[in-house]
Amino acid sequence: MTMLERVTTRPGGRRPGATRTRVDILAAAQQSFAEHGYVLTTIRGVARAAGVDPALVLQFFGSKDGLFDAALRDDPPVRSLVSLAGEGDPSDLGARLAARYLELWEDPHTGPRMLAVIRAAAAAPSASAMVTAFMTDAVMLPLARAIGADQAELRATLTGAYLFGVATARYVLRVEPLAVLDRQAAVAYVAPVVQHHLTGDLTPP
Amino acid sequence: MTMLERVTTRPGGRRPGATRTRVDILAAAQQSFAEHGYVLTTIRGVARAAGVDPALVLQFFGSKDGLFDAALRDDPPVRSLVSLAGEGDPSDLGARLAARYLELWEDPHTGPRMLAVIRAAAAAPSASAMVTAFMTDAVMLPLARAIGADQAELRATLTGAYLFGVATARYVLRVEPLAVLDRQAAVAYVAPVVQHHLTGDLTPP
DNA sequence: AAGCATAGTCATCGATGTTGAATTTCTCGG
DNA sequence: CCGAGAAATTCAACATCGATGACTATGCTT
Repeated sequence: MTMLERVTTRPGGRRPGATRTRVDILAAAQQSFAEHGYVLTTIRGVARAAGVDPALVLQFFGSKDGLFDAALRDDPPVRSLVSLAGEGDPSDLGARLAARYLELWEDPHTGPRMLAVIRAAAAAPSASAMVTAFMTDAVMLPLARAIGADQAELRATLTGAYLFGVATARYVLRVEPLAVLDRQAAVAYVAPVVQHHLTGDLTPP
Repeated sequence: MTMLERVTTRPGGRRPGATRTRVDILAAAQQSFAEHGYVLTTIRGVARAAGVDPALVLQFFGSKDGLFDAALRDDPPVRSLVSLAGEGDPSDLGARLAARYLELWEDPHTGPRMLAVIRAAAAAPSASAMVTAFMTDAVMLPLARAIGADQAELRATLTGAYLFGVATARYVLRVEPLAVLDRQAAVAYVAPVVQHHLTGDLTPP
């Protein structure tokens, strides 16, 4: 009743060999957050998908919010937008930024991750921090600074707020007719407003 | 062990006299949703504040989402914006709409309720329906129709998306410097863009 | 007075995020 | 090479949550 049974039962303890569980957990979390959103994603479900005990997820990442942060923090897709500032004329940055931003939303790889962040913004502090970072330091502020705009901080937050609103209406709430426009048309409507926020006269007469 | 004890114990049953519990529950829910948001609001907490058993809340409203809907559905503050269309020249509707909208957000009575709706939009279906209704049938579409604009549906959703984005950045995420602007200045920045969406050329050369 | 709808409570269920103790394996200094 | 501490891993349990079903008491209608 002692020694022989020890071989079949596995009551805890470190697994032998190389350890890959942390990466597995992060991959499972990334997929679940993107597919089901923050609220419907459960730590137990992520643990099951990764073949691991739920407590291990929390030992690694501290909390559900910490797991979300670790899964979606590094390499956020929108950061690639920053390079747009140096690739063309500032006078049509609005069009290029709008086009590339909507492309990211419709890309099957990056879109779901951005959706996850916005849907989690109400419940997960780290998600709301990511949205804030998009409107300031991480994306919009570098962009506004790169084209040498005055009032760069204000222009950055206004542009970010506008893009955030459009994306929420079109991709999260799917409000018609904005949601059923093809992308070219949507870009045509959005681009002039982005351009105005970046380089236009913010308070015309 | 039977008849005399019946007097002291209260194992269920309708309360004698007039009934006010339904209103009490709604008031408690309204306050809790506005103060703590959707996720932190608990049915048990609302029941406790209303002096009632938690099961009664669900008997009345079916689910937590149903409770949210019943608490914030009727008389949404933003509906008062519709009347702005008939009160002045369409050429400065952007300024009047922007001013009144931000006023609603900063009003201590209506502001918290609007905050509750936006913060719940990710988790409560009825809340996301309210935001959608704001961008379409309930508010923005009647406004666009009242001034006889072409492409009223598209102008409505674009304007709604913009106002939603600005409000989220300024009042929910509190992104600086947009959040620390005084209201007059914020209106001055927002109004031209609202006007453009309502009456301007949507796709200039 | 009878009967049905309404108001109200209780006990309970399954699921969730989180914690603490216990067990096994790895790593590294002597 | 070995012994100790660090890291990985599991289990059991807790408190809380939304939700359900059975049960009881009051009001309303006829």
